Amino acid sequence: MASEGVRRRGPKFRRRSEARPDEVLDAALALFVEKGFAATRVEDIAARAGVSKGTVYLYFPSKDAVLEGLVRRGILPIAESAIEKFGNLEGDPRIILASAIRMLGSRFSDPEVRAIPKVVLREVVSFPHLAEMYRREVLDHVIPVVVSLIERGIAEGYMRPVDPELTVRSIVGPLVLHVVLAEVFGVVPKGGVEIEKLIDNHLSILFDGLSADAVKAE
Amino acid sequence: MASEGVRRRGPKFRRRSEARPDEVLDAALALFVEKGFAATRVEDIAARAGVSKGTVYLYFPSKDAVLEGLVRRGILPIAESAIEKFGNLEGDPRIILASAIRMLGSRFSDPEVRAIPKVVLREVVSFPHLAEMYRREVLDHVIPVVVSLIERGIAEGYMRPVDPELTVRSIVGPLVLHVVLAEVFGVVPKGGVEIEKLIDNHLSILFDGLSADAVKAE
Amino acid sequence: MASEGVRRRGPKFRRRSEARPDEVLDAALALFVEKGFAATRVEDIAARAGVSKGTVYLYFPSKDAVLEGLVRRGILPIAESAIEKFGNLEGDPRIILASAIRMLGSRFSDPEVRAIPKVVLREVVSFPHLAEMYRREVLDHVIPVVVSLIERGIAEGYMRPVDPELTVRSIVGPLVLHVVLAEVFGVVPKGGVEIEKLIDNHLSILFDGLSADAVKAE
Amino acid sequence: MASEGVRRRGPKFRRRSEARPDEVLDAALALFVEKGFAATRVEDIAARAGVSKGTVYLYFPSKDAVLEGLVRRGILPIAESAIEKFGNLEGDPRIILASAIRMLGSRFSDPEVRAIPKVVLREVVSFPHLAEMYRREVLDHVIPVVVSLIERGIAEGYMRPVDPELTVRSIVGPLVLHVVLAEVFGVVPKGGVEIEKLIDNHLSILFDGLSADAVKAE
DNA sequence: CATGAATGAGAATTCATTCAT
DNA sequence: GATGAATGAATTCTCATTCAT
Repeated sequence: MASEGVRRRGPKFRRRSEARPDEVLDAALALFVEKGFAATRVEDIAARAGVSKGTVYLYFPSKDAVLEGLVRRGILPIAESAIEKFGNLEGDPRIILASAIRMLGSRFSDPEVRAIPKVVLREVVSFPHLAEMYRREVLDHVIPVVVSLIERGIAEGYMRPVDPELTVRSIVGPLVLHVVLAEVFGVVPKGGVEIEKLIDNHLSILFDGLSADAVKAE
Repeated sequence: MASEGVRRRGPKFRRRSEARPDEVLDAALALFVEKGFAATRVEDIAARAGVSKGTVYLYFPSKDAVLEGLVRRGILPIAESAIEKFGNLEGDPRIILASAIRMLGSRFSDPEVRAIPKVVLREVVSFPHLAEMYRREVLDHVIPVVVSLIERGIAEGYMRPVDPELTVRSIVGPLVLHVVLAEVFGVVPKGGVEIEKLIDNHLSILFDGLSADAVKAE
Repeated sequence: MASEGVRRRGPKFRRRSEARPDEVLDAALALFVEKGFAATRVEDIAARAGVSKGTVYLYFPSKDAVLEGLVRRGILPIAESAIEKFGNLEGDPRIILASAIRMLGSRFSDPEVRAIPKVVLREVVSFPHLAEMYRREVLDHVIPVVVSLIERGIAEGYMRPVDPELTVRSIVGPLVLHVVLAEVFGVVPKGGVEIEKLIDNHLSILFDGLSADAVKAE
Repeated sequence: MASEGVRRRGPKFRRRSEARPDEVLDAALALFVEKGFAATRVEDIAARAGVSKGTVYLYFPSKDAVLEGLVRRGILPIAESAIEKFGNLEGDPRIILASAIRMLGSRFSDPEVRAIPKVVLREVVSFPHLAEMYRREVLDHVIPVVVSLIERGIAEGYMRPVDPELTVRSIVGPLVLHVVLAEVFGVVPKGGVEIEKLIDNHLSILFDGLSADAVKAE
């Protein structure tokens, strides 16, 4: 525009790739996160994806289907990646757990990653099967891995005999709340939102407890 | 138009008027929790409240205002109750904390109590001021109380020197996640959802840590 | 209000007179002129009249009836007053006409007097019988008086042989347009809206014509 | 809600799209004249234009905008046509004036032409900016032309020294009143509504006055 | 394949009118 | 007589979906 009349060589006429449906999903995700499903018009999605309304319907039979496709696409990589990574490691499970938590934290720092659970959380009332899908595809895979890690920790004497399933809540809950407080309510600690500090503090309490050693000795 | 046709409308039955707004809010809360704000029609609210559509508008200028009124009404009692109860107690802050957590747990067991935060959480994208209101009226009052309890715990040697603000997440997070998993995703531990077990497990870890004593001694 | 605590003696507790319906009509007229019939709510009328909505319906069976009553009330005095005044005078009819025009002008200066025709003009599409009523009760009485005045003027040699009925338009039209331009479109002559100047100019043209005498002699 | 029930809607028939807004405006104008703005439903407009409700909103953001578009469209051609035609002619301004009045009369005979000012006149209370627009675009262009014509007439000795601005009312007022009486109140002279007769009578009085020559000589 | 004009069910909101108190 | 809470028909406006081009 600025250099009118001058044409640079190169792939100037890159034809839109075959990634159309993905572009639609990207646009939809951004909008659903920003305004919610109900307040997002199909036309908005189309505009943001750079296509026409009709094109959205070319790839998705309905607006609902866009949401569903979105969640489906966002779910797949998860069950695969993290689980295999931490599922079969040997050694002190607390090290593994800490490492996993740190990874979870860093992934949660990416708004793109938070997007899907956020949308699911919001729209679950209107689309119960989304939650079910999310649970089936993500939670049902991830939680057992953590549970068995704890079980091994207890069995091998690294951990006290806690309830493994309930302990999962103690492990992940603080992270979730931290993000919710910051994102939804704007509650930010004096030190800032950087999740690393939270995780340090969390791990310290998680493993060693809040009580002072002196008191603990009592 | 005006001169043609005769309109014949009016009240069918009358009732007291004092509790009317509250009845509307009750109906709205139930429906917002059940179906979400967007999917709830004003007529639904009216029907559930046993009044007509027009009556809803007699007390609330818009559907949005119903939601706002709902949150406002649900928020008021909170800041008052819990805080005074635990804000000024003396003695081991861990005892107080444990007691407060148990109280919070029992209150969270009541779906009526969970209703407001649930709705706020869901509709916050469309109504950011609701979140701000909730933060201002609830969180900004409750969190400092917990923070200062922890500060005192540290100062008086009951607790290790943790970051008090971040520790709030470690204290409440597990409860929140427990409820979210159960309610939203239907993830229920083998032992059931009763929150008491969760709290026992949580408190044990919170105060004494996950690590086995033997390992801790290392 | 300013002299709180001090009560002046006198008819302090004047009970509302039996003029209720008139107060309602006054309120309605003011509002209909200001916002139009459709945009005026019965509640507005009631509020302005200092009564409740129900009371309006105590005196008028419907909102339409208020408008009708308004026009009816405003019409009655007209047919009586002006007509008898100018209908039977003797002498140069031009003097009488000029005098009548000046009176009409001064009456038109009063917004209260303009109010009824203004409302009728506006609402005539929705309430054709109002226009008919106005014509029957006002125009059909007033126009013939003017017509016969002109007829006498022609017969007695005061006026040229014009069409009396059409000439009524030439007599009153300029006044009407002057008011419409000023009120509706805000078109005001440099000299201001005072109707006296307009009437002077109008009468001069009406009786003596626009053409210069020299040209007329041609 | 969204996930339950299948909605199956869409176009039934297609037509060219260029003239669509004009068709809507035509329909709206007819209905606004016939029943008034308030009593005309958007659906009526759509039906009369042979399109669906939604199509009206495709071209106009609101019902108000239809009215505004209507007036805007109706106003444009006016300022152009008549003015250039009579603004620069030389010779006896009375001839020009008479010619202009006759043209105005013949245009006013067309109900289509009367339609816009009629609607503006009626709805001006609810939409003051319409009147302003009409004044700015029509009256502020037309009136000065007439005024300067009169000024020239006076300067060149064709007319008596009247107030040009006020005289505009004397020139146009009779026509306006004639139309209002006929259209609004059904007051029709014995000879019928044909405006030619009125104009003949009007011009005769306008230029030569109502007074008989004998009397004038006095 | 893409487009976007057209459709029309649906939902929020208004307000004239009624009638128990 | 007065009141004003309650009603619900009517209307504007939105937007998911279709389909001729």
